[in-house]
Amino acid sequence: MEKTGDIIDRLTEQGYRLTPQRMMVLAAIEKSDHHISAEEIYAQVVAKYPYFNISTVYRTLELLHRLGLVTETDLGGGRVRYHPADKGHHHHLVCQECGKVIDLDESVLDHLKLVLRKDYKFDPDTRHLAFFGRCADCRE
Amino acid sequence: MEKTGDIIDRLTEQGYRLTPQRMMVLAAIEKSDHHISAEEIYAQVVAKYPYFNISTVYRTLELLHRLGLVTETDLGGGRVRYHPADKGHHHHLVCQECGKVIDLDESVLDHLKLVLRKDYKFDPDTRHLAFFGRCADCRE
DNA sequence: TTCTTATATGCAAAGGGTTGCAATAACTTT
DNA sequence: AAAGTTATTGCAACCCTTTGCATATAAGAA
Repeated sequence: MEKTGDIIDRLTEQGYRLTPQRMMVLAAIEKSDHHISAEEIYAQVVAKYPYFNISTVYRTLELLHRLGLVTETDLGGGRVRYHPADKGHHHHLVCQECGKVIDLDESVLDHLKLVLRKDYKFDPDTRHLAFFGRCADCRE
Repeated sequence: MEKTGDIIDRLTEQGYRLTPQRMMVLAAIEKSDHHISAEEIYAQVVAKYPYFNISTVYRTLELLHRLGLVTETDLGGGRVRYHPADKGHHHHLVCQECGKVIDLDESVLDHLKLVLRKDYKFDPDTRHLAFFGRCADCRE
C-alpha cells in the first residue's frame, strides 16, 4: 500500500511543487475513511488556513487524479466523490429512487473490460464507476 | 418506432400539460439526428419564442427522462447530451486524451446487466452510458 | 364560454465546478 | 545566501444546471 510519503515522491519526481496547500489536501484525502467530497476537503483545510481557496482543491484533485493517485466517482445529483487510489477499487450501484449506494466488487467489470480492450482496442479507466437504476427494495 | 404523437399521448394520459414550450422542446429533440445539448435546444426554441427560458429546457428534459422518453448521456467535461429513447440505445467510449467518442453496441453490456440483476437484485438503467479511458490511437 | 385550480413558466438567485490573470512562493542556479 | 524562473495560488468572473417563488395558463368543471 502506497503511503503519503510515496505520493510526495511521485509529485517531486515529476516536477510538481510541494506546497502547504497540496500537503493539506493530500492529508485530508488520506485520512478520510470514506469517499470525501471537494467541499469536505475545503472545509477541513480552510479551518487551519483561512486564505485557502476552493479552486485549489479542484486543481489538486485534478492533478492527483491525472497521476492516478486518487479516483473520482460521480454518484449523480452533483455528488462527485474522491478516494485514494491505493485503498482499493470498487464500484457503486446508485438507486435513483431512494438514493441508496451499494458497493460492487471490482471483478464484476472484468468481462466488460476484456471486451473493450479486445474488440475496441480501448483501455477503459474503470477504477471507480457508478451505475444508476433501481434497487431491490424499490422494485416493489 | 414511437412517434411524437405517441409521446404527446403519454404526457396527457399522465396528467401533464401540453404547453407550447414543451412541444417545441420535444420537436427539437425529435428532429435532431445527433445527441443534442440543452443549450442547442434552448437556442432553437428561443429563436421563435423570445421569452423562453432555459430552465424550462432542463425541467422538460428531466420530465422526459423520468418518463423514459429521452436518454441522458454524460460524456464528461460538462457535456450532457440528450437523445430520443426510441431512436435506439447505444453506449459511448470517450477518450480522455483526444476527446474522441466511439459508439458502442448495446449488447456489450448484456453480461453486466445480467449479473447486476441476478446477484445484486439491481435493475440498472443502462440505456445510454459512457465509459472513459484511452482509445487505440492514444495508446501509442 | 366562463370559471376554477393545480401545473408549468419566467425570472432571479444560488450551487458546484472551471478558468484567466496577476501576484506569490517553491525550487534551481549562481 | 540571494536572485531568477516558473509552477501554483487567490481572486473574481464565468459556465452549466437547479431551485424558490410569484405569475401565467392548460385543461376540466360548470
